Amino acid sequence: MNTAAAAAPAKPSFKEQMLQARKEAIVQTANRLLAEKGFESMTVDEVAASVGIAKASLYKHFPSKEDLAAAAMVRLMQRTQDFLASVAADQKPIDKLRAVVRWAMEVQLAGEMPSLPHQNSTLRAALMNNRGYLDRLVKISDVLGGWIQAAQADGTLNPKLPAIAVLYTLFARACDPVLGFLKAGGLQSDEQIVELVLATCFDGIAAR
Amino acid sequence: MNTAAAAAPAKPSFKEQMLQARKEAIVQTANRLLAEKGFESMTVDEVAASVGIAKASLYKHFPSKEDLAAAAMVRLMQRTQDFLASVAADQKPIDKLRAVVRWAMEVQLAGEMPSLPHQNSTLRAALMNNRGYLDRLVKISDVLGGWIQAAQADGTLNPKLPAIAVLYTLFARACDPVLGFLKAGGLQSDEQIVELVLATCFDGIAAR
DNA sequence: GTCTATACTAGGATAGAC
DNA sequence: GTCTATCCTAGTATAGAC
Repeated sequence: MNTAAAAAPAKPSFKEQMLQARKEAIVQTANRLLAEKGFESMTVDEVAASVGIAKASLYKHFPSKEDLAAAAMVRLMQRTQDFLASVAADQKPIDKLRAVVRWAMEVQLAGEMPSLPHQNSTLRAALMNNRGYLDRLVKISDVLGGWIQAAQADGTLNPKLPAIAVLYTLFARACDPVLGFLKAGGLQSDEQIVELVLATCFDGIAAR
Repeated sequence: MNTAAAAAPAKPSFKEQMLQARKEAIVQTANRLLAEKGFESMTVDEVAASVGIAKASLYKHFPSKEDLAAAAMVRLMQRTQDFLASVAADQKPIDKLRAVVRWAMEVQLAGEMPSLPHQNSTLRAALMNNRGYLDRLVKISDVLGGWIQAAQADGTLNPKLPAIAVLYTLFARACDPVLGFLKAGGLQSDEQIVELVLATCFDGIAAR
């Protein structure tokens, strides 16, 4: 039989905490650079320099550039799950969906939303083999799918649309280039941009 | 005074026609690969091989990879202008807008829509210095802007939305990842996908 | 203007000392 | 686990013959 120490998660030593903190700093930096320039244009040198460590040190934490980027994507999925869990349960389903989309757009405007890997990217292959990523993505989709169906059932969301199409449409707001275009225009505040795109997403651009 | 031959566009010789045809084939191939994998992942070797010429020959036509990609983007702008000119003038403004978005999505589903260059991409810098690209982009924006204002004036398009936001929203449909997601799902035909996304764009996902 | 062959460099990854 | 120094492939671009 195992000892209690083996069964319970061991209290992380100071050294281990430092290690984890560094790792988190690396992933966070990679995440920012992924958002800024995409996977192909981001260089490992750049990530290492931005964190303030040598490239070889970074490779002690992550075996490849793909793994590093995948870790950033997993972190994003985790943040998303955390946000989903924090959404007030007493809201109408459609308002939960609005809250999620609003949050995702805020993340993008903050420069923390990695753009989707291209179809052919080596990153996509890595992600499709990453259990931690896929599991989280499925769970997120399940939660959102439930809200979508509930919103269609209560008549606030168009019931004629396939739920999967709605799900993809919501996901797509996270990397909507319109946000960046409007921000570059400089005519609206970040908050106004978010509300504008949120409105076009849910209500469309045609008059009501 | 100039001779008539100098003033009028010279009749292209057979050789020149062949040259232009080859150049067009190169640009077309580049366009397809840009759509498929993006600027960074596309290699000049690949373009040359796909056209069936040596890389050095390609560099006789285009001084750099950026110039090649820019030529593909100019070609896309030209195709867009040609389509705009072909839109029936007797339609309601909002239907003209629908027609353009529908066309752009069809181009994307056909694998002929290059994805937007990333903020930091060397391609973006090249495009911002490319008069042929910028001029066409401005003219396209002017035409669409006119239709948008007309549609807002006749009450079919939401007049509360800034015209520029509507313009960007329409542009964004050309590279909407939802099309690819739905196509990968395989549940709808290309035509159904187009009509679905078109509906969510104009009417939103909320019930009406 | 097309080819073959090659120069040059950026960038991913590793060796080996501490 | 961190560093410096290095390897090595991939990929842009060019030289030079025809």
